[in-house]
Amino acid sequence: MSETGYTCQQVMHITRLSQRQLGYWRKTGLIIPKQRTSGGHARYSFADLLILKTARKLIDAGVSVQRIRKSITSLTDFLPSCNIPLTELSLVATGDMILVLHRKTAFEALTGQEWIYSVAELEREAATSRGIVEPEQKELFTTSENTHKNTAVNQ
Amino acid sequence: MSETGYTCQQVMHITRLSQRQLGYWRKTGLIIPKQRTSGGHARYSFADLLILKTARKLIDAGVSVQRIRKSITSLTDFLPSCNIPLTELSLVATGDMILVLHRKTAFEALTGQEWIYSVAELEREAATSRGIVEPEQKELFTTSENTHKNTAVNQ
DNA sequence: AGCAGACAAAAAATACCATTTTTGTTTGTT
DNA sequence: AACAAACAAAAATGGTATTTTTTGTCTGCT
Repeated sequence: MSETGYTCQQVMHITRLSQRQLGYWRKTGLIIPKQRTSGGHARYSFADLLILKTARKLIDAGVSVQRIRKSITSLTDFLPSCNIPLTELSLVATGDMILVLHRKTAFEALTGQEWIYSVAELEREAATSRGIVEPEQKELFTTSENTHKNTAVNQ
Repeated sequence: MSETGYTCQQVMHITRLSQRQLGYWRKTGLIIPKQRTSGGHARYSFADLLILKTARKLIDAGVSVQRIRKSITSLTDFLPSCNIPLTELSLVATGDMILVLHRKTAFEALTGQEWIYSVAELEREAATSRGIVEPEQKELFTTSENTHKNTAVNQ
């Protein structure tokens, strides 16, 4: 015996996903455990469990299963050969989207569109684009008066 | 003379925004320069320039002006008294939303909804939820067979 | 226990239309 | 040069109806 892998019940308990969900996801190809018992019953690996727990978290954050689906397929395109350690990745999700943060960049899981914008960076950019520098405020969108002026304009 | 601030033309050149846009945004209250020449002409401050450059970047990322509007108003609500240094903030935007990253958290500029999820954290969590630990792969969503096994206990 | 099938309810995505917002262009004024 | 006003085109939004996806529940099978 000593079948490796998690049984359906265990996975259900750990992830709080229903049997129906696991079954449907298997059937529709979202997560298909590679291992099977001799009787043809599913055995989920630890990696599968990670995926399922991730999916659970995303669902809790309001992401629909369809979005998760699309994100999975496009992520496997963008990050094909695993040279990005899991520990360096962060997911940020709201109902509308899933972002993958890696070091100083971010890209949307679905489209792969990348867009990170550091305000500090902008500040330098704007300062250098003209000789004129007028270190006034450092607010984001407000132009009110509240000054904790930094000595220099940048860095 | 020595009027401080940027003229319309300068701003147009720096931000690649049209005169029509600047005018409309003034009229509708998106960005209203406080300074004026004696003739009543607008003079944009450096802070205004930062805002405009930010807006430009957001537009380039596919964010609509209406979203930018709403984000501005709600951000000034969430971050009222500037105790968050500008250099610690990052904006991440795609067409659908604007996220504000601050340290280890992220929240949507519009709703303020917060949601950050570190995959590394998940890994620990999943590992401890059962005694069984089976460090297999460190992929995100793939379960393919590839490489760099850690001190394996497995197969 | 684990699976599959069938039915219906709930949730999500899609398509379409009406309305509003934004922008370009032109004209004229200071 | 900067601005305002006016018209039209383009973009974005909101709302509703339609379709698809997902899930729960039930039944039966191994």
